[in-house]
Formats: sequence, structure tokens, C-alpha cells
Amino acid sequence: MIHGWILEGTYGPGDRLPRDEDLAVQIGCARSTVHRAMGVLAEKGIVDRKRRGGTSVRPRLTRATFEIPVMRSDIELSGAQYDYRLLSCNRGDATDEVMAHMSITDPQDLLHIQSLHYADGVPHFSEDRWVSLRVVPEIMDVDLSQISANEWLLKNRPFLRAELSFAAVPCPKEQAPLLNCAQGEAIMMSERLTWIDQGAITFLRAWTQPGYTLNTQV
Amino acid sequence: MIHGWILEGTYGPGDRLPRDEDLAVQIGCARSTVHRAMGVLAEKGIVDRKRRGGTSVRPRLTRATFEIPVMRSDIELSGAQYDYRLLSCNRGDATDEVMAHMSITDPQDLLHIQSLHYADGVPHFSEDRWVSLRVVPEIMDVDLSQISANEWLLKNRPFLRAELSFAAVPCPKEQAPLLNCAQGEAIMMSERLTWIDQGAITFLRAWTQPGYTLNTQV
DNA sequence: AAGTGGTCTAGACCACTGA
DNA sequence: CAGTGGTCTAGACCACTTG
Repeated sequence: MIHGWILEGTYGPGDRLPRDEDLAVQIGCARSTVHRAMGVLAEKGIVDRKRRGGTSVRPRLTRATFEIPVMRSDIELSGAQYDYRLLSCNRGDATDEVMAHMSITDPQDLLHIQSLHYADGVPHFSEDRWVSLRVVPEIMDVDLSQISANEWLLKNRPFLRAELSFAAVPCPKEQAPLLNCAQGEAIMMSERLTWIDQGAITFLRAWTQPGYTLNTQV
Repeated sequence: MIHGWILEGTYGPGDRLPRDEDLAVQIGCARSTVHRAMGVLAEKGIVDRKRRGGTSVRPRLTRATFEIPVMRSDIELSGAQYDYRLLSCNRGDATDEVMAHMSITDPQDLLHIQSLHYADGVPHFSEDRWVSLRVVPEIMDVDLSQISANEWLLKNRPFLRAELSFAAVPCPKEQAPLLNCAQGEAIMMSERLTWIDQGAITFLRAWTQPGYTLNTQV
């Protein structure tokens, strides 16, 4: 397609571009073609578009995209054997912090699940998960020692929106024995909150084996 | 628009969808409308499309997007005052590892820059950067104590492609005094390699203040 | 209120690729 | 090699928002 032309030649950060229609004439194509191309650039974070305000080149910044890690696929793709073990599953032991995240007031509405995911028998990913029983009551009937909550949820309650975060943390003392690493060792912690129309489905806090790297491209 | 309809109702992971044209008839809109909507879903990683192979729902996975962190903007957006200090700037002291990353054989072709970025006077981000003098020879004439290499490069050599990675690491002993934290403390290390047509522009390895979190949404 | 982007249509033609 | 998605057009109409 006709990408990148303009920016890397004539216009710099902050500049306002001609309207779609003029650009189309200038380039010699239909307005819808320009519009589509601009849509891609806007998606990438290269330009800002406003009705009546025109299109302008963003000061800097860019957007990167990465695949949300899914343990089973990640592990199997790397050629290792995937294993999963349910550690615990209790109703009602959510902290206030977790309830606040999920906009839930009654601890009985949350199921707390701890589990471990292995790659070739080595613990690779340890997760603490809370599932909303208001949104997903059926999960009480699922045998979570056979299928991980993640896989069951993805099949039965695909989420519409998610928030993710990643941070470097010292390995907490409860996680150290699970991941078979030293307490305080630097590991990646991730949090994930997923939503469906009716509300929060599940909140997840997970710790990954030291050395885990998050990769992405632009 | 007409997003999300199909998936969250009738088709599950792995299913093959009707061809665009049939969907269009079924829904009662033009094929191009379906095509555009499918393009969005494919972008999000929800469906796979192949010519002649049709459109199918991806097993799981999804794609998340985040803004590439740019220190000055991040810090100023958070309301803190941004400051920058050049620590060192030497030609020719690249390691083999760095040269391999950038596909460069002569160490003299690389400029090594160390710098610190402050938020409200507190060291927030420490970077080791190598810049290709074959692609960006003019940088030798820039006073890097006045403008950070990052800002200069973004203005003068906007990249077309980038690879990023993030990992949790123990703070290296050279970085500890710079970031004013303890050696071995868990911090986020990021690497960034940016490209232009002619080759690698710059490779960056950076360490962030403990507590730094990478956020994203879907 | 006018100007800009946003959405959609109906149709043509192309290009890849898997049955 | 036929069927599918990919790209483009020329045009209509809508909706926001800013000058």
C-alpha cells in the first residue's frame, strides 16, 4: 500500500497534514484509499486525527503490539512439555485490594485459585487468580485440577477488554518454593484484569521464572 | 461499527467462518464492510485470514498494544520535572555482542553513550546506547550534553522498525550507584533496537528505577 | 455553521494459495 | 486453477468539533 510516503519525507513531528481529499488528488488515488492508509498510521500512533481538526503528525511516541502470553501455547511452542497443577481453590479469601480491583464487595463472590504451570517439569509460571462467581457461577462445577481456569475461561467466557501490567519484583517468599528460586531474586510479575459486558471476570497476579523476557516489535 | 457480533455468540475457537460475501448477505451489509470489520479482528489477533483458506477463529491468544515509553514525555506527563545528564560518550568501545546485534563489524563505527534521565531530580532511567556512525554520522557534531541522543534521533532519523524487550533483572553493580538503588535489587531492564532502511540506527539497553510498571490495555 | 474525518456501498479487478 | 481474501474506486451521507 502507500504507507510511510509522506511522513518520512516532507512532514515532521507536530505538522498538520493536508486534508484527505487534497492528499488523494496530490497522490492520484481515491479519498477512501488515503483514509484507509491514514487509519493504519493512526493505529500505529504516528498521526492524530480529529474531525474538523485535520490530521497531524504526533510529536513522537509510537505504539508497539505484543501477543498476550498464554502459558500453554508459549511453552508448547518452545518445544517443551506443558504441565499444570492446581494448588488450591477456595471461596471467599479475597483481600480488599483484589475486591476493589474487581468492583466486588462480598468476598463470597470470589473464587481464589492458585496454580502452577510447568515447562518440561520445571515450574515456569505461578498464578494467583480470583474469579467472579457473579459473572461466572458455573466455574464452581468445573474440575480445575483437570483444566486450568485460564483455558476454561477463554473457552467459555471470552473477554472483551483486558488490562495488563508488568513489573520487576523481588520473588516473594510464598512464591520462591513454588518457582524453585531464591526469595528476593528478580522476577517478572504480571497482573491481568479481564472484563466482559457484565463486569470483571477474573483478576490474575502471576510470577514468572527468572529470565523471562517479554518481546515485541513495531 | 458491527464488531464482535459473530464471535461472542456463534463461533468458538478454531471454527471456520463463512466467507465475507455470505456474512455480508447474512448481516445485510456490503462485503467491504465485513472485510473491514474482519481486518480489525485480524489486527486484534482474534481471527486468522488466509486467501482461499477462509477466515477462522484463532485458538486463543490476543494482542495487546502499548505506547513505547519515551522518558521525557512519561516523566513530564506524570507531572514531574524532567532532567537529563550525559555521563559519557566514546567511540569504539562496543562489545562483540552489541556489534552482532547491530550487524556491524568495526567498533569504530559505533558511538557509545551513557546517560541518565531524572524525574524531579531523582534518577529514573539509566541508558547505555550505541549509535551507528555509518547510518548517522552527523551525530558526532551534536552536543549530546544539551539534547539527549533519543530526542535528537527521533527528530532526525525517525525509525521505521523496532524490536523491544523487557526483563526483570537484578540491578548490575555499575547501575546501582546511578539509579541510587541497591545492587541486586529487582529492576526492569529493557532493550531496544531500531532500524531504518539502510540498517540499524541504535541499540539501547536501559534500566529503570525499582517499581517501574509497564501498563497496557486491550 | 462549515469543514473535517468516519462510515458505508456496489462493484471491479488482482493475487495468492490450498483443495 | 478456482475460490478466497486484498486492494482500490467514486460517490453518498453522517457526526463531530472547532474556528
